[in-house]
Amino acid sequence: MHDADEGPAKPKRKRLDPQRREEEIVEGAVLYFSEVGFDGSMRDLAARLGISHALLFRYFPTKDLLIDRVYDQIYLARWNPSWDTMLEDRSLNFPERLIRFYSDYLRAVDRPEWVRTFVYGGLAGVNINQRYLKLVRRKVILPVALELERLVDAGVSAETPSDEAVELSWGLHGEIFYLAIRRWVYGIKVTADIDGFVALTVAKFLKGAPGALKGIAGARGRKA
Amino acid sequence: MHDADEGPAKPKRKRLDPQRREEEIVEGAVLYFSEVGFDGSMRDLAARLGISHALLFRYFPTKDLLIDRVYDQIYLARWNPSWDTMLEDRSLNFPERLIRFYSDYLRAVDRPEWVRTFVYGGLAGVNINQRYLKLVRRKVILPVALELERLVDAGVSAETPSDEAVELSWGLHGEIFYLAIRRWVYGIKVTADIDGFVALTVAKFLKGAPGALKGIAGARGRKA
DNA sequence: TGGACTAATGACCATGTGGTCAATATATAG
DNA sequence: CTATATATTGACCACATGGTCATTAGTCCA
Repeated sequence: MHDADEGPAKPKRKRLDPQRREEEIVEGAVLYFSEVGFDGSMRDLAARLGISHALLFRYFPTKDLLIDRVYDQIYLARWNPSWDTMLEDRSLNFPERLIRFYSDYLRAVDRPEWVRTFVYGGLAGVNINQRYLKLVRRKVILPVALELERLVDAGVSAETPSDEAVELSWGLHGEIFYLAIRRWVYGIKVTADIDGFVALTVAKFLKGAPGALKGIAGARGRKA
Repeated sequence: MHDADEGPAKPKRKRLDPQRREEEIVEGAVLYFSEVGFDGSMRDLAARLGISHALLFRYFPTKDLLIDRVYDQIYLARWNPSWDTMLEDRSLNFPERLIRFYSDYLRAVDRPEWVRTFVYGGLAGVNINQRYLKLVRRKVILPVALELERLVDAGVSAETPSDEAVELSWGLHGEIFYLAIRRWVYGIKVTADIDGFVALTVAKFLKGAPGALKGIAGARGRKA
Protein backbone atom coordinates (compact mmCIF):
# COMPACT_ATOMS: atom_id res chain seq x y z
CA MET A 1 0.00 0.00 0.00
CA HIS A 2 1.69 3.05 -1.14
CA ASP A 3 -1.21 5.28 -0.57
CA ALA A 4 -0.89 6.91 2.84
CA ASP A 5 -3.19 9.88 2.87
CA GLU A 6 -1.58 12.73 1.07
CA GLY A 7 -0.37 14.90 3.89
CA PRO A 8 -1.21 18.36 2.55
CA ALA A 9 -4.87 17.65 2.14
CA LYS A 10 -5.47 16.67 -1.41
CA PRO A 11 -9.19 16.37 -1.84
CA LYS A 12 -9.58 14.77 -5.18
CA ARG A 13 -12.95 16.21 -5.72
CA LYS A 14 -15.05 18.39 -3.51
CA ARG A 15 -18.74 18.12 -3.73
CA LEU A 16 -20.40 21.29 -2.58
CA ASP A 17 -24.00 22.19 -2.70
CA PRO A 18 -24.66 24.33 -5.75
CA GLN A 19 -25.33 27.51 -3.86
CA ARG A 20 -22.03 27.42 -2.05
CA ARG A 21 -20.17 26.48 -5.20
CA GLU A 22 -21.68 29.34 -7.08
CA GLU A 23 -20.62 31.77 -4.41
CA GLU A 24 -17.09 30.47 -4.57
CA ILE A 25 -17.03 30.80 -8.32
CA VAL A 26 -18.30 34.34 -8.31
CA GLU A 27 -15.94 35.39 -5.59
CA GLY A 28 -13.01 33.83 -7.38
CA ALA A 29 -14.05 35.30 -10.70
CA VAL A 30 -14.15 38.78 -9.23
CA LEU A 31 -10.60 38.42 -8.02
CA TYR A 32 -9.36 36.75 -11.15
CA PHE A 33 -10.83 39.07 -13.74
CA SER A 34 -9.90 42.06 -11.66
CA GLU A 35 -6.30 41.11 -11.91
CA VAL A 36 -6.11 39.71 -15.36
CA GLY A 37 -8.73 41.59 -17.28
CA PHE A 38 -11.58 40.05 -19.16
CA ASP A 39 -9.32 38.33 -21.61
CA GLY A 40 -8.61 35.92 -18.82
CA SER A 41 -9.71 32.43 -19.72
CA MET A 42 -12.26 30.19 -18.13
CA ARG A 43 -9.64 27.49 -17.81
CA ASP A 44 -7.28 29.69 -15.87
CA LEU A 45 -10.03 30.75 -13.57
CA ALA A 46 -11.07 27.16 -13.01
CA ALA A 47 -7.52 26.14 -12.21
CA ARG A 48 -7.34 28.93 -9.72
CA LEU A 49 -10.52 27.74 -8.08
CA GLY A 50 -9.27 24.19 -8.05
CA ILE A 51 -12.06 22.91 -10.22
CA SER A 52 -12.45 21.85 -13.81
CA HIS A 53 -13.40 24.47 -16.30
CA ALA A 54 -16.33 22.34 -17.35
CA LEU A 55 -17.86 23.00 -13.99
CA LEU A 56 -17.82 26.69 -14.62
CA PHE A 57 -20.01 26.15 -17.62
CA ARG A 58 -22.48 24.24 -15.54
CA TYR A 59 -23.01 27.32 -13.41
CA PHE A 60 -22.57 29.94 -16.08
CA PRO A 61 -23.45 28.62 -19.50
CA THR A 62 -21.38 31.28 -21.20
CA LYS A 63 -18.44 33.36 -20.21
CA ASP A 64 -20.43 36.52 -20.75
CA LEU A 65 -22.95 35.48 -18.17
CA LEU A 66 -20.18 35.03 -15.66
CA ILE A 67 -18.75 38.39 -16.49
CA ASP A 68 -22.10 40.04 -16.06
CA ARG A 69 -22.27 38.52 -12.64
CA VAL A 70 -18.80 39.76 -11.79
CA TYR A 71 -19.82 43.25 -12.73
CA ASP A 72 -22.85 43.13 -10.55
CA GLN A 73 -20.69 41.99 -7.71
CA ILE A 74 -18.07 44.66 -8.12
CA TYR A 75 -20.06 47.71 -8.95
CA LEU A 76 -23.52 47.37 -7.62
CA ALA A 77 -22.70 45.46 -4.47
CA ARG A 78 -19.94 47.87 -3.57
CA TRP A 79 -21.99 50.99 -3.70
CA ASN A 80 -21.88 52.35 -0.21
CA PRO A 81 -25.46 52.92 0.92
CA SER A 82 -24.47 55.83 3.11
CA TRP A 83 -23.50 57.73 -0.02
CA ASP A 84 -27.13 57.87 -0.93
CA THR A 85 -27.91 60.32 1.77
CA MET A 86 -24.51 61.84 2.36
CA LEU A 87 -24.94 64.34 -0.43
CA GLU A 88 -28.43 65.34 0.48
CA ASP A 89 -27.93 65.76 4.18
CA ARG A 90 -28.75 69.44 4.57
CA SER A 91 -27.51 69.49 8.13
CA LEU A 92 -24.05 69.91 6.68
CA ASN A 93 -23.13 72.75 4.39
CA PHE A 94 -22.74 71.92 0.75
CA PRO A 95 -18.97 72.27 0.44
CA GLU A 96 -18.44 69.99 3.38
CA ARG A 97 -20.80 67.41 1.94
CA LEU A 98 -19.05 67.50 -1.40
CA ILE A 99 -15.65 67.09 0.15
CA ARG A 100 -16.73 64.27 2.39
CA PHE A 101 -18.54 62.41 -0.31
CA TYR A 102 -15.83 62.68 -2.92
CA SER A 103 -13.03 61.88 -0.54
CA ASP A 104 -14.88 58.78 0.45
CA TYR A 105 -15.96 57.90 -3.03
CA LEU A 106 -12.60 58.41 -4.62
CA ARG A 107 -10.95 56.36 -1.94
CA ALA A 108 -13.37 53.52 -2.62
CA VAL A 109 -12.97 53.68 -6.33
CA ASP A 110 -9.32 54.48 -6.74
CA ARG A 111 -8.19 50.89 -6.98
CA PRO A 112 -6.78 49.02 -9.92
CA GLU A 113 -9.48 46.38 -10.07
CA TRP A 114 -12.25 48.85 -9.84
CA VAL A 115 -11.00 51.32 -12.37
CA ARG A 116 -9.55 48.88 -14.82
CA THR A 117 -12.46 46.50 -14.93
CA PHE A 118 -14.81 49.39 -15.17
CA VAL A 119 -13.06 50.94 -18.10
CA TYR A 120 -12.42 47.57 -19.64
CA GLY A 121 -16.07 46.82 -19.43
CA GLY A 122 -16.93 50.13 -20.95
CA LEU A 123 -14.85 49.32 -23.98
CA ALA A 124 -16.32 45.88 -24.22
CA GLY A 125 -19.78 47.35 -24.09
CA VAL A 126 -20.85 45.47 -21.04
CA ASN A 127 -24.13 46.99 -20.09
CA ILE A 128 -23.30 47.18 -16.43
CA ASN A 129 -21.39 50.37 -17.02
CA GLN A 130 -24.38 52.18 -18.23
CA ARG A 131 -26.41 50.79 -15.42
CA TYR A 132 -23.84 51.96 -12.92
CA LEU A 133 -23.58 55.37 -14.45
CA LYS A 134 -27.29 55.74 -14.23
CA LEU A 135 -26.95 55.12 -10.54
CA VAL A 136 -24.24 57.74 -10.32
CA ARG A 137 -26.35 60.16 -12.22
CA ARG A 138 -29.31 59.68 -10.02
CA LYS A 139 -27.54 59.68 -6.71
CA VAL A 140 -24.68 62.04 -7.30
CA ILE A 141 -24.86 64.11 -10.40
CA LEU A 142 -28.43 65.29 -10.11
CA PRO A 143 -28.35 66.13 -6.41
CA VAL A 144 -25.14 68.09 -6.87
CA ALA A 145 -26.53 69.88 -9.89
CA LEU A 146 -29.63 70.77 -7.97
CA GLU A 147 -27.67 72.09 -5.08
CA LEU A 148 -25.58 74.06 -7.51
CA GLU A 149 -28.67 75.73 -8.85
CA ARG A 150 -29.71 76.63 -5.38
CA LEU A 151 -26.37 78.28 -4.93
CA VAL A 152 -27.12 80.50 -7.88
CA ASP A 153 -30.72 81.16 -7.05
CA ALA A 154 -31.81 80.25 -3.57
CA GLY A 155 -35.40 80.32 -4.65
CA VAL A 156 -35.39 77.55 -7.21
CA SER A 157 -37.79 74.82 -6.48
CA ALA A 158 -37.33 72.89 -9.66
CA GLU A 159 -36.93 69.18 -9.29
CA THR A 160 -34.81 68.86 -12.36
CA PRO A 161 -31.67 70.92 -12.74
CA SER A 162 -30.75 72.62 -15.97
CA ASP A 163 -28.60 70.91 -18.55
CA GLU A 164 -25.76 73.24 -17.81
CA ALA A 165 -25.84 72.48 -14.12
CA VAL A 166 -25.84 68.79 -14.90
CA GLU A 167 -22.92 69.21 -17.24
CA LEU A 168 -20.98 71.09 -14.62
CA SER A 169 -21.74 68.41 -12.11
CA TRP A 170 -20.57 65.69 -14.46
CA GLY A 171 -17.51 67.81 -14.96
CA LEU A 172 -16.66 67.71 -11.30
CA HIS A 173 -17.24 64.02 -11.20
CA GLY A 174 -15.16 63.38 -14.28
CA GLU A 175 -12.37 65.52 -13.05
CA ILE A 176 -12.16 63.55 -9.85
CA PHE A 177 -12.53 60.16 -11.42
CA TYR A 178 -9.96 61.09 -14.01
CA LEU A 179 -7.38 61.06 -11.27
CA ALA A 180 -7.99 57.35 -10.88
CA ILE A 181 -7.90 56.85 -14.62
CA ARG A 182 -4.60 58.60 -14.89
CA ARG A 183 -3.25 56.43 -12.14
CA TRP A 184 -4.61 53.01 -13.06
CA VAL A 185 -5.29 53.15 -16.74
CA TYR A 186 -2.50 55.32 -17.99
CA GLY A 187 -0.11 54.37 -15.25
CA ILE A 188 1.21 57.85 -14.72
CA LYS A 189 2.25 59.15 -11.38
CA VAL A 190 -0.34 61.29 -9.67
CA THR A 191 -0.65 62.87 -6.29
CA ALA A 192 -1.08 60.51 -3.38
CA ASP A 193 -2.89 63.14 -1.38
CA ILE A 194 -6.49 62.30 -2.11
CA ASP A 195 -7.93 64.63 0.48
CA GLY A 196 -5.87 67.51 -0.77
CA PHE A 197 -6.83 66.76 -4.34
CA VAL A 198 -10.52 66.57 -3.57
CA ALA A 199 -10.43 69.70 -1.47
CA LEU A 200 -8.71 71.60 -4.23
CA THR A 201 -10.99 70.34 -6.93
CA VAL A 202 -14.12 70.98 -4.96
CA ALA A 203 -12.91 74.45 -4.07
CA LYS A 204 -12.36 75.20 -7.70
CA PHE A 205 -15.78 73.85 -8.53
CA LEU A 206 -17.52 75.91 -5.91
CA LYS A 207 -15.71 79.04 -6.86
CA GLY A 208 -16.19 78.60 -10.55
CA ALA A 209 -19.36 76.70 -11.27
CA PRO A 210 -21.96 79.08 -9.85
CA GLY A 211 -20.44 81.97 -11.73
CA ALA A 212 -20.28 79.99 -14.94
CA LEU A 213 -23.84 78.94 -14.53
CA LYS A 214 -24.99 82.42 -13.77
CA GLY A 215 -23.16 83.69 -16.79
CA ILE A 216 -24.98 81.25 -18.99
CA ALA A 217 -28.34 81.83 -17.42
CA GLY A 218 -27.97 85.58 -17.65
CA ALA A 219 -26.77 86.28 -21.12
CA ARG A 220 -25.32 83.76 -23.48
CA GLY A 221 -21.78 84.34 -24.54
CA ARG A 222 -20.37 86.38 -21.76
CA LYS A 223 -16.65 85.97 -21.56
CA ALA A 224 -14.24 86.50 -18.73
CA MET B 1 -1.27 44.72 -72.05
CA HIS B 2 -4.82 45.43 -71.16
CA ASP B 3 -3.76 47.33 -68.13
CA ALA B 4 -6.11 50.04 -66.83
CA ASP B 5 -4.31 50.58 -63.58
CA GLU B 6 -7.22 50.59 -61.20
CA GLY B 7 -7.61 46.93 -61.67
CA PRO B 8 -11.30 46.32 -61.72
CA ALA B 9 -10.67 42.62 -61.70
CA LYS B 10 -8.30 40.60 -59.59
CA PRO B 11 -4.62 41.29 -59.52
CA LYS B 12 -3.26 37.98 -58.48
CA ARG B 13 -0.31 39.28 -56.72
CA LYS B 14 1.06 42.77 -56.51
CA ARG B 15 4.71 43.23 -56.04
CA LEU B 16 5.42 46.56 -54.40
CA ASP B 17 8.68 47.89 -53.24
CA PRO B 18 9.00 47.32 -49.52
CA GLN B 19 8.70 50.94 -48.53
CA ARG B 20 5.40 51.41 -50.30
CA ARG B 21 4.08 48.13 -48.97
CA GLU B 22 4.97 49.06 -45.45
CA GLU B 23 3.12 52.33 -45.77
CA GLU B 24 0.06 50.52 -46.99
CA ILE B 25 0.20 48.08 -44.14
CA VAL B 26 0.54 50.75 -41.53
CA GLU B 27 -2.21 52.83 -43.01
CA GLY B 28 -4.52 49.85 -43.19
CA ALA B 29 -3.63 48.74 -39.69
CA VAL B 30 -4.53 52.12 -38.29
CA LEU B 31 -7.95 51.93 -39.83
CA TYR B 32 -8.48 48.32 -38.95
CA PHE B 33 -7.44 48.40 -35.32
CA SER B 34 -9.25 51.66 -34.83
CA GLU B 35 -12.46 50.03 -35.76
CA VAL B 36 -12.05 46.62 -34.31
CA GLY B 37 -9.84 47.13 -31.30
CA PHE B 38 -6.56 45.43 -30.69
CA ASP B 39 -8.11 42.04 -30.46
CA GLY B 40 -8.40 42.20 -34.19
CA SER B 41 -6.41 39.48 -35.87
CA MET B 42 -3.52 39.66 -38.24
CA ARG B 43 -5.40 37.47 -40.66
CA ASP B 44 -8.36 39.78 -40.80
CA LEU B 45 -6.16 42.74 -41.35
CA ALA B 46 -4.29 40.96 -44.11
CA ALA B 47 -7.52 40.02 -45.83
CA ARG B 48 -8.58 43.61 -45.68
CA LEU B 49 -5.33 44.69 -47.25
CA GLY B 50 -5.65 42.05 -49.91
CA ILE B 51 -2.46 40.29 -48.93
CA SER B 52 -1.55 37.14 -47.12
CA HIS B 53 -1.11 37.37 -43.41
CA ALA B 54 2.33 35.88 -43.75
CA LEU B 55 3.38 39.03 -45.48
CA LEU B 56 2.47 41.08 -42.46
CA PHE B 57 4.95 39.09 -40.46
CA ARG B 58 7.62 39.85 -42.95
CA TYR B 59 7.25 43.55 -42.22
CA PHE B 60 6.34 43.33 -38.57
CA PRO B 61 7.79 40.23 -36.98
CA THR B 62 5.24 40.34 -34.19
CA LYS B 63 1.81 41.76 -33.79
CA ASP B 64 2.99 43.94 -30.95
CA LEU B 65 5.46 45.65 -33.18
CA LEU B 66 2.71 46.50 -35.62
CA ILE B 67 0.56 47.82 -32.83
CA ASP B 68 3.35 50.02 -31.59
CA ARG B 69 3.59 51.44 -35.02
CA VAL B 70 -0.12 52.04 -35.20
CA TYR B 71 0.02 53.95 -31.97
CA ASP B 72 2.79 56.12 -33.23
CA GLN B 73 0.76 56.84 -36.29
CA ILE B 74 -2.43 57.68 -34.47
CA TYR B 75 -1.24 59.66 -31.54
CA LEU B 76 2.03 61.20 -32.35
CA ALA B 77 1.48 61.87 -36.02
CA ARG B 78 -1.91 63.41 -35.36
CA TRP B 79 -0.74 65.98 -32.92
CA ASN B 80 -1.59 69.25 -34.55
CA PRO B 81 1.60 71.28 -34.63
CA SER B 82 -0.29 74.52 -34.32
CA TRP B 83 -1.39 73.48 -30.86
CA ASP B 84 2.16 73.83 -29.72
CA THR B 85 2.01 77.56 -29.95
CA MET B 86 -1.68 78.18 -29.68
CA LEU B 87 -1.61 78.09 -25.91
CA GLU B 88 1.43 80.24 -25.54
CA ASP B 89 0.48 82.94 -27.97
CA ARG B 90 0.31 85.94 -25.67
CA SER B 91 -1.24 88.09 -28.33
CA LEU B 92 -4.55 86.54 -27.36
CA ASN B 93 -5.91 86.71 -23.86
CA PHE B 94 -5.72 83.56 -21.83
CA PRO B 95 -9.41 82.65 -21.74
CA GLU B 96 -9.65 82.95 -25.48
CA ARG B 97 -6.59 80.78 -25.94
CA LEU B 98 -7.97 78.13 -23.65
CA ILE B 99 -11.29 78.05 -25.39
CA ARG B 100 -9.76 77.91 -28.83
CA PHE B 101 -7.31 75.23 -27.95
CA TYR B 102 -9.70 72.98 -26.15
CA SER B 103 -12.46 73.35 -28.69
CA ASP B 104 -10.00 72.35 -31.34
CA TYR B 105 -8.41 69.63 -29.32
CA LEU B 106 -11.63 68.07 -28.15
CA ARG B 107 -12.95 68.10 -31.65
CA ALA B 108 -9.85 66.28 -32.85
CA VAL B 109 -9.92 63.75 -30.09
CA ASP B 110 -13.59 63.13 -29.62
CA ARG B 111 -13.77 60.21 -32.02
CA PRO B 112 -14.37 56.60 -31.31
CA GLU B 113 -11.11 55.34 -32.75
CA TRP B 114 -9.06 57.87 -30.95
CA VAL B 115 -10.61 57.52 -27.55
CA ARG B 116 -11.14 53.82 -27.62
CA THR B 117 -7.74 52.84 -28.88
CA PHE B 118 -6.18 55.25 -26.48
CA VAL B 119 -7.95 53.86 -23.48
CA TYR B 120 -7.57 50.34 -24.77
CA GLY B 121 -3.89 50.89 -25.04
CA GLY B 122 -3.73 52.34 -21.59
CA LEU B 123 -5.23 49.20 -20.17
CA ALA B 124 -2.94 47.02 -22.19
CA GLY B 125 0.01 48.97 -20.93
CA VAL B 126 1.20 50.02 -24.32
CA ASN B 127 3.89 52.52 -23.63
CA ILE B 128 2.67 54.95 -26.22
CA ASN B 129 0.10 56.26 -23.80
CA GLN B 130 2.66 57.41 -21.37
CA ARG B 131 4.67 58.89 -24.15
CA TYR B 132 1.66 60.76 -25.41
CA LEU B 133 0.70 62.00 -22.01
CA LYS B 134 4.18 63.31 -21.53
CA LEU B 135 3.64 65.31 -24.65
CA VAL B 136 0.36 66.61 -23.31
CA ARG B 137 1.98 67.50 -20.06
CA ARG B 138 4.74 69.41 -21.71
CA LYS B 139 2.69 71.23 -24.28
CA VAL B 140 -0.60 71.75 -22.53
CA ILE B 141 -0.63 71.09 -18.83
CA LEU B 142 2.50 72.97 -17.90
CA PRO B 143 1.83 76.06 -20.03
CA VAL B 144 -1.69 76.31 -18.68
CA ALA B 145 -0.49 75.83 -15.12
CA LEU B 146 2.08 78.52 -15.60
CA GLU B 147 -0.43 80.92 -16.99
CA LEU B 148 -2.69 80.09 -14.10
CA GLU B 149 0.01 81.10 -11.68
CA ARG B 150 0.45 84.36 -13.48
CA LEU B 151 -3.22 84.98 -13.01
CA VAL B 152 -2.77 84.67 -9.29
CA ASP B 153 0.46 86.55 -9.08
CA ALA B 154 1.38 88.56 -12.11
CA GLY B 155 4.94 88.79 -10.95
CA VAL B 156 5.90 85.14 -11.01
CA SER B 157 8.80 84.35 -13.20
CA ALA B 158 9.19 80.72 -12.23
CA GLU B 159 9.66 78.31 -15.07
CA THR B 160 7.99 75.49 -13.25
CA PRO B 161 4.50 75.89 -11.87
CA SER B 162 3.51 74.61 -8.44
CA ASP B 163 2.14 71.14 -7.97
CA GLU B 164 -1.27 72.55 -7.20
CA ALA B 165 -1.38 74.57 -10.37
CA VAL B 166 -0.37 71.49 -12.32
CA GLU B 167 -3.06 69.46 -10.63
CA LEU B 168 -5.67 72.06 -11.44
CA SER B 169 -4.51 72.13 -15.01
CA TRP B 170 -4.74 68.35 -15.27
CA GLY B 171 -8.16 68.72 -13.77
CA LEU B 172 -9.34 70.92 -16.57
CA HIS B 173 -7.87 68.60 -19.10
CA GLY B 174 -9.40 65.55 -17.50
CA GLU B 175 -12.75 67.15 -17.24
CA ILE B 176 -12.78 67.95 -20.90
CA PHE B 177 -11.42 64.61 -22.05
CA TYR B 178 -13.88 62.86 -19.80
CA LEU B 179 -16.63 64.06 -22.06
CA ALA B 180 -15.16 61.94 -24.80
CA ILE B 181 -14.74 59.03 -22.45
CA ARG B 182 -18.32 59.21 -21.39
CA ARG B 183 -19.36 59.28 -24.98
CA TRP B 184 -17.12 56.66 -26.54
CA VAL B 185 -16.14 54.40 -23.71
CA TYR B 186 -19.23 54.33 -21.59
CA GLY B 187 -21.56 54.96 -24.44
CA ILE B 188 -23.76 57.39 -22.60
CA LYS B 189 -25.42 60.30 -24.22
CA VAL B 190 -23.63 63.59 -23.74
CA THR B 191 -24.04 67.04 -25.07
CA ALA B 192 -23.35 67.50 -28.75
CA ASP B 193 -22.46 71.12 -28.25
CA ILE B 194 -18.71 70.94 -27.93
CA ASP B 195 -18.14 74.67 -28.08
CA GLY B 196 -20.71 75.27 -25.40
CA PHE B 197 -19.25 72.58 -23.24
CA VAL B 198 -15.72 73.88 -23.57
CA ALA B 199 -16.80 77.45 -22.95
CA LEU B 200 -18.65 76.44 -19.84
CA THR B 201 -15.87 74.30 -18.50
CA VAL B 202 -13.21 76.86 -19.20
CA ALA B 203 -15.33 79.57 -17.59
CA LYS B 204 -15.68 77.47 -14.50
CA PHE B 205 -11.97 76.82 -14.49
CA LEU B 206 -11.07 80.45 -14.81
CA LYS B 207 -13.49 81.52 -12.15
CA GLY B 208 -12.55 78.80 -9.73
CA ALA B 209 -8.96 77.79 -10.19
CA PRO B 210 -7.19 81.05 -9.33
CA GLY B 211 -9.17 81.35 -6.16
CA ALA B 212 -8.53 77.78 -5.19
CA LEU B 213 -4.86 78.24 -5.86
CA LYS B 214 -4.70 81.46 -3.92
CA GLY B 215 -6.46 79.78 -1.03
CA ILE B 216 -3.83 77.09 -0.94
CA ALA B 217 -0.94 79.46 -1.30
CA GLY B 218 -2.33 81.68 1.41
CA ALA B 219 -3.05 78.90 3.84
CA ARG B 220 0.44 77.74 3.37
CA GLY B 221 2.21 81.01 3.69
CA ARG B 222 4.26 82.59 1.02
CA LYS B 223 5.71 80.98 -1.99
CA ALA B 224 8.80 82.18 -3.73
C1' DT C 1 14.82 37.08 -74.13
C1' DG C 2 16.33 34.78 -69.95
C1' DG C 3 18.19 34.96 -65.47
C1' DA C 4 18.34 36.46 -60.79
C1' DC C 5 16.80 38.74 -56.98
C1' DT C 6 13.33 38.85 -53.70
C1' DA C 7 8.19 40.09 -52.79
C1' DA C 8 4.59 37.32 -51.81
C1' DT C 9 2.20 33.16 -50.88
C1' DG C 10 -0.04 28.69 -49.08
C1' DA C 11 0.31 25.09 -46.29
C1' DC C 12 1.47 24.02 -41.78
C1' DC C 13 2.33 24.13 -36.57
C1' DA C 14 1.54 24.59 -31.73
C1' DT C 15 -1.29 26.54 -28.74
C1' DG C 16 -5.31 28.42 -26.60
C1' DT C 17 -10.13 29.30 -26.69
C1' DG C 18 -15.28 28.75 -25.55
C1' DG C 19 -18.19 25.16 -25.15
C1' DT C 20 -20.19 19.97 -24.86
C1' DC C 21 -21.08 15.50 -22.91
C1' DA C 22 -20.85 10.84 -21.40
C1' DA C 23 -18.64 8.94 -17.57
C1' DT C 24 -17.43 9.05 -12.58
C1' DA C 25 -17.26 9.86 -7.74
C1' DT C 26 -19.37 11.52 -3.59
C1' DA C 27 -22.73 13.08 0.03
C1' DT C 28 -26.69 11.53 1.74
C1' DA C 29 -31.18 8.85 2.28
C1' DG C 30 -33.00 4.33 3.35
C1' DC D 1 -23.91 -0.81 4.25
C1' DT D 2 -26.18 -0.04 -0.25
C1' DA D 3 -28.75 2.73 -3.54
C1' DT D 4 -29.47 6.94 -5.51
C1' DA D 5 -29.21 11.53 -7.09
C1' DT D 6 -26.26 14.70 -8.91
C1' DA D 7 -21.95 17.56 -8.47
C1' DT D 8 -17.85 17.07 -10.91
C1' DT D 9 -14.72 15.57 -14.24
C1' DG D 10 -11.66 14.36 -18.45
C1' DA D 11 -11.63 13.81 -23.01
C1' DC D 12 -13.04 15.98 -26.97
C1' DC D 13 -14.68 19.42 -30.70
C1' DA D 14 -14.37 23.19 -33.89
C1' DC D 15 -12.22 27.01 -34.57
C1' DA D 16 -9.09 31.05 -34.23
C1' DT D 17 -4.80 32.78 -33.24
C1' DG D 18 0.30 34.19 -33.69
C1' DG D 19 4.02 32.72 -36.09
C1' DT D 20 7.23 29.88 -39.60
C1' DC D 21 9.11 28.42 -43.96
C1' DA D 22 9.81 26.21 -48.30
C1' DT D 23 7.92 27.42 -52.62
C1' DT D 24 6.17 30.50 -56.31
C1' DA D 25 6.06 34.35 -59.24
C1' DG D 26 6.71 39.45 -60.41
C1' DT D 27 10.00 42.73 -62.05
C1' DC D 28 14.25 44.65 -63.46
C1' DC D 29 18.74 44.15 -65.70
C1' DA D 30 22.17 42.02 -68.79
